[in-house]
Amino acid sequence: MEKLEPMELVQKYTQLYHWAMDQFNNLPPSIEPTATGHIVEQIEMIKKIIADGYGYEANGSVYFDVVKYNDVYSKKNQPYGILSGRNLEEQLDTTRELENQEEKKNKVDFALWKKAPAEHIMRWQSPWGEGFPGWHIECSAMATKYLGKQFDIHGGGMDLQFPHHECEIAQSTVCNHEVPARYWMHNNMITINGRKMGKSYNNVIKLSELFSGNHPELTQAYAPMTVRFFILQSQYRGTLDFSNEALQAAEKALRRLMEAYEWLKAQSFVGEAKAKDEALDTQLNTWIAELTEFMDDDINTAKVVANIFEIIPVINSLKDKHITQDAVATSTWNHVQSQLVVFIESILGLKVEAGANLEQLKGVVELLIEIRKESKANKDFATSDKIRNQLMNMGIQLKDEKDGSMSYTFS
RNA sequence: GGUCCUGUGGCCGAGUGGCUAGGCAGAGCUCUGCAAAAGCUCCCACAGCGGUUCGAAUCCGCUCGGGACCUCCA
Repeated sequence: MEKLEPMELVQKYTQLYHWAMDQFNNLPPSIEPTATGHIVEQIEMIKKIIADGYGYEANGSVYFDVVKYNDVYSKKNQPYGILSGRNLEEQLDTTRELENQEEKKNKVDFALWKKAPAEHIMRWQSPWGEGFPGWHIECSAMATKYLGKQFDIHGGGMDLQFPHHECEIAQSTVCNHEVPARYWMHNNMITINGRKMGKSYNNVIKLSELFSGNHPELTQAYAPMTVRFFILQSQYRGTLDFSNEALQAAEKALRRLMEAYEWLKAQSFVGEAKAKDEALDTQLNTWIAELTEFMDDDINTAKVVANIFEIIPVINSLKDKHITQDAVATSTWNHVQSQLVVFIESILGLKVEAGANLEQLKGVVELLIEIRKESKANKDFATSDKIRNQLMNMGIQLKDEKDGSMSYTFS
């Protein structure tokens, strides 16, 4: 382990986490409470649980009486294990032997407060002596303080469903007399080439390695937005498999999406034109309306992305003049434009990746484009091809547009 | 060992009883000095074996893969 003070360690990984979230264009939360900052609230909660008869002290530690809770709350249709579909009778037989079990009334009971052994660094005073909180009570205490006795959505990884979230439900229900969360959103795990990420498989990839491409499993670097888009292409409750092939596919798809989107966003549609192609007009409105439906369907971002890809060929057809603007009503174009801004930027959280020294680089590319135009005008294709091919090798792709202009993309 | 989840075309990934998901790759065409990009078209899959049903990727059973969890990491 690293030789750092405990809170120094916390600081270090908190900063790393903030960096990663920022890379992914995640909005920062309005509050990020810490367990160590809420010892008092946790102790108060434990006191209430004891007072209500669901907690008991044993040798300086406090445990939650799961069997009693299950007996009482099963009658209210809220048995212990309701989230993960487990029943307590099976648990009682299969739980493996662990140390200090003899302090508990039942093996399934979990700790609310633990007596600190002499060597334990983190320790606080409590009515039960020096110790530290059990591992589930912090979430219940902080959620109650900042979100109230009952709140709408509780998130977390699938791996936390049992026992962590089950214990939270039990504690909070006893303490607050209300079920804490109305909805639970458990996101599933990510696998690498079909295998879970784990030290034993030697396939752990850090985000910094993913973004730099500096890892044996990776054939190239992947931009944060590529990874974000890749994740959005699946529904969050399913497992997601990382592979170079899959990430490269996502990278290309995202580029196509963002190019069409950026073009559309820059257009201004005016006039009172009625749709010449009513079928297309209706279809566009349907696709846009469905975006909201799909988000309402348990955040089905995969379907949202699929619908956006239905719209992209229409945008590109307008761009390349395969269709004319009056094929669709002006109001529809404006609706598509404004809704895509909302869904792509605000809801999916996608943004154009900005490179360093972009302005200078753009200037250079503009200059080369000018030279290339001149050489093309002189039928000097050797020079024009040289410019295009050399730029391509550097990852800058030139495209001849229909109207004679040239555009470019960085990859 | 137990509980739960899962197995979709070359790759990723939606979809829970009948209707084209979508992306990437691949093939053809259009456009184009060439190329790329873009547009159009094609590629009709649901682990295997039984069963239910007029009809199943979707429901049930079994088999074989993959995964998560099984109380003091949170």
